[in-house]
Amino acid sequence: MDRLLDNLNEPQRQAVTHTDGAMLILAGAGSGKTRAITYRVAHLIAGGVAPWHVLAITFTNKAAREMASRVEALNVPSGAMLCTFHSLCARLLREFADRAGIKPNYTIYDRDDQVRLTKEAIAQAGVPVANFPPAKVHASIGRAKNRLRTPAAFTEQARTYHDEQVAKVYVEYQKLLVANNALDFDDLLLRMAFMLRDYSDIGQLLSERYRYVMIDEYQDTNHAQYLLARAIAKPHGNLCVTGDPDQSIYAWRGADISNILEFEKDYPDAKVVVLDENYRSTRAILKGASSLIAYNHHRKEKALWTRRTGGSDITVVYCNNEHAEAQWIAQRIAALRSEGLAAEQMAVFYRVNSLSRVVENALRENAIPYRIARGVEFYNRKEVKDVLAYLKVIVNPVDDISCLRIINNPARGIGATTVKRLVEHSRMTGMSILEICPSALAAGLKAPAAKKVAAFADLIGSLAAGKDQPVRDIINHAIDAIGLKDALGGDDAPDTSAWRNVGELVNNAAEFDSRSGGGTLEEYLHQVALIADVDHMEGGDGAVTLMTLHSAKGLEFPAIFIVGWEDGLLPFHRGDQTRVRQLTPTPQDEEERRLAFVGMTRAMEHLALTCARKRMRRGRTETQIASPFLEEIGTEMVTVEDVTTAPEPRDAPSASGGGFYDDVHDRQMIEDESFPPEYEHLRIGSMVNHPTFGRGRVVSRGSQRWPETRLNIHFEDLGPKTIKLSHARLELLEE
DNA sequence: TGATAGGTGTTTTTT
DNA sequence: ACACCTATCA
Repeated sequence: MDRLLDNLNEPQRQAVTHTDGAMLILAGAGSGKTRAITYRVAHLIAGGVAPWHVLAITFTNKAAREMASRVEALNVPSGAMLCTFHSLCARLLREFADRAGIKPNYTIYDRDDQVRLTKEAIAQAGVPVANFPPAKVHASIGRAKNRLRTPAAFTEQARTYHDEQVAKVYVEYQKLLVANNALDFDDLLLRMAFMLRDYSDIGQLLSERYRYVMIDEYQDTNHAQYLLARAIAKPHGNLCVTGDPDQSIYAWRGADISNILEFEKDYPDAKVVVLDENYRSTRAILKGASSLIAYNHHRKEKALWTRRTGGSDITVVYCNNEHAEAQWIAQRIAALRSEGLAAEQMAVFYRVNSLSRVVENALRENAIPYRIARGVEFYNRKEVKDVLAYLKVIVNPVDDISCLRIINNPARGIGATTVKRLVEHSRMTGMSILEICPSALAAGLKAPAAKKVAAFADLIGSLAAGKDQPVRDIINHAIDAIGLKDALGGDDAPDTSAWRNVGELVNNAAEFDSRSGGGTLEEYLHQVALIADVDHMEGGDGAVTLMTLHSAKGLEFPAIFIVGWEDGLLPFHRGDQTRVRQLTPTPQDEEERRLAFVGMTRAMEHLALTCARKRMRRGRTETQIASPFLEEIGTEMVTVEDVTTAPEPRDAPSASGGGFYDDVHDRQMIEDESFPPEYEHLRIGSMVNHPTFGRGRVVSRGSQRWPETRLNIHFEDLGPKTIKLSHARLELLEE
């Protein structure tokens, strides 16, 4: 064990050896955080703590698995509880189901089902669906749940029309969940938090069970998770959290960055360890990223450093349009490959998924293999979800969402009208769909329909009879009984990807059976429901990875390209309303900067940031303003590569400096007569005074003609802002 | 039951 | 530009 400590630097060693009491590990990007926390788990166990007294919570199953395998490699007894917040809650809610006021065989609805249920709730609440898209409403409900607002509390606090409508939906949505004996992701946290609030003995019990609590990515915890951690760790106070406020990029989903920023207030005796030596990136990459993130005001000062020397500059590339941008990247990737870098060592990041298409095309044209890290893959496949729906209904017969999914799937002649009758009857009587099925005649169905419906109920009943068998057997039995093979193409089925996916699901279940040593079907379903598809993402398949900046968190690549460094894309904003609001600094601005920071710090050796002057967005070609972030990266160890072809010059460039397109951009502002005369002398590079924001320098402008003209101005006090020229009363200053 | 035309809304998505 | 939903018809 002592030899283990030799592999750590001084702050890492402190993080590992300080075992009792509260501790905050501020772990910068690439600072060996995972190493520190896995060693810490191993150190605790090697020091005599029973493994089952150690609880380490991560945000993804992948991270939990990785931690497990790295702890295992350190040769200490296994058995530590390494899991996600959600899987911990799912497990505890099964264990303490009666105290939580639920049944242990509850179904966990995935995102799809949650949105579908929201849609249903919108209908039942009589809210105009046209103005309240289910996904959006669901997000609002989710945020409320993260802050532990019950439907009643939310209703009471609703002030605006929008909130009132959402409140109505929330009430119905929650009723539907209860009726279906189902929980959504947020419920897992919320119910657990409520249970701990209401029953102090459970907190006590858990605290005795989990004597050392560790939480990774603490900057991304929401309020419910914060309370959970607090409740479990309260009696003994052994709470070790790790994270990096500079990498908090999920505030929009309810993550509360103040959890980590104010940890020391919550736990005044906390030891704070800062890991700021970076082992990942070259000096140039660190320098640029650090320079950028320093523009954030709400942060803990922390300067990454490295012992490394050498390496190439960050490359900033200006292109004419997105096609040129993609082409440049493809060629650069080809060049790096010929220098010996493998495709899987490279990645392209973008702010929004829509930017991937052009890059894909360019890669394909250049015969460069790539893969896209999609959000959804295996468990979202229709055929997989269908089979799982059968299992869900077997376990939880009142799960109408799943029941309706499969009642005529594979087709068994139960038409839309029949289903509609069943649903109506269910609503009237409060019975579940499956409950109605055996006596459907009484529900007003015609004899032929009633017969088919009853046969469906029989089918489910016969499957349910075997639900204590190994999961693999249950699934195989179900596949046979429902005739899935025929439905997927009969003898041709083995050639279809659908049938192969089903086969994969069976393998998967078999693996669960052996790994869990006789785990129940409901355990299996809960586990499957909490698997996200990033968990499946594996590298090393000889392809360049394409993904959003968000999904890049936690990864690293020797060479990285980040596209779309343009105002409006990175930082992202949409619509004119947000632009107006942008005039005051918002927390979102800082989050966008963190997102750019996260992307940059994924790079080990090569980093290129690209910017297009024109880009097609939503079917329109728009002239783009360079991202203000590009300036914030600084100029040291940055090489600018301008591959734009100069447009025909309109006027002689002015002498003042500071623009992005120094060589190619026409700095003249006036391009038509309607432009107001007071701005006649305004140029890129001009110093101006803004009545609210003070002095600043014009950095770039958008293409739109007056009065839509927008300027990007770097204010001396407030940093970069985009303002609408016709709205601002700018005063032109002499230099 | 399926196919298709029109209307709409377009960030990110660890679970 | 494009995907996705809904309504409508064969």
